Amino acid sequence: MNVDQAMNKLKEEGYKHTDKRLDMLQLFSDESRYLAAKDVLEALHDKYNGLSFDTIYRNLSLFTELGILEATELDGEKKFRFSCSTDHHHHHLICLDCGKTKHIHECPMDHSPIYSEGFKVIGHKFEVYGYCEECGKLKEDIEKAKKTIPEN
Amino acid sequence: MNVDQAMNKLKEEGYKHTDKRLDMLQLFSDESRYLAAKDVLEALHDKYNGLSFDTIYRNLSLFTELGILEATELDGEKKFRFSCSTDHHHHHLICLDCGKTKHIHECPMDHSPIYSEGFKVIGHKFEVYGYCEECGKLKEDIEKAKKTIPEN
DNA sequence: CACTTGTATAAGAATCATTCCGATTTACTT
DNA sequence: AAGTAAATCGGAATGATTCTTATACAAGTG
Repeated sequence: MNVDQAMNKLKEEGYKHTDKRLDMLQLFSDESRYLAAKDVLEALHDKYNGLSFDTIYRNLSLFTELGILEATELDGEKKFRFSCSTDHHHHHLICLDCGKTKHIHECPMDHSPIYSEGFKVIGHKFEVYGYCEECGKLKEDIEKAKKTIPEN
Repeated sequence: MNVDQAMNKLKEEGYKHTDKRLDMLQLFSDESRYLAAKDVLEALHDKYNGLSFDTIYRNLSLFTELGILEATELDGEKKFRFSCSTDHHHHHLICLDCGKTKHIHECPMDHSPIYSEGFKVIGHKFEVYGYCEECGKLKEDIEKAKKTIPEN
């Protein structure tokens, strides 16, 4: 799935083409990490001066309904990323600092089918949290700096 | 872990015994399912007329810090349940209606250790969602009723 | 190209969960 | 019983998200 395909999908489903939608999708395509509504606002703020949260939230949920974005909830915030590919189920390692992700191709539901008497399963969530290479290094540097200047 | 052990833990750590804390823990012990702050307020409202959300939230996070409760985030709400047992790592099937849970003894991190170059893993979440037997039946009944009276 | 119609957007109010704050009350120590 | 720090109350503040109403715009039609 790329930006053009996503815009086509919108058209197919009877939604209109707008520059804001295009730019939102372009942003998610470029970043390929989890972004919150406020990140989107920040990124598009310069180009669209009066861009409203309502527009962002409305489009984020529209894109998610259409399978263009995938959503998760992290730290009390809804976050979204470009859908990796519609054809294969997968999970993510997620960087808690920057939202960057890496694929996990295995799904826990595959090797040990979850079953419990009377319980009707309709979905699951498997996410691994941590820090990506860059953010991890940044953290180490901060620790070092703290040791050098322990007080204040 | 039971209510008495939890109250002892509080005392050990230098926190005071209060009736509200006791009753909150008793509630979680009785219910053994995920509850949100407002559920706690509702349950204790009759006994403590002016019970404030601040008290509930403060104690919920205290209990969670001490490992007495475990927390998750579902549908934009923080939810808490009595910690099943401190001695073995586990996951849950969670009923999306009533918050009731069942154990999953297997952990996806066990059979396929997640590793990705440069990514520092610090935690994970694996939850299976669905409907418990009671809530599932309730849903079916509602569906049946809708078919019987399709309009209105 | 101008017109029409319904969708998209802006701006700000409203809502919901959660946290903060100052004043008061309570549990525990001596 | 008095002193002290912790716990609670009540309400205000915050932050994310949704709703509402009026206006702007995209896209199909003549």
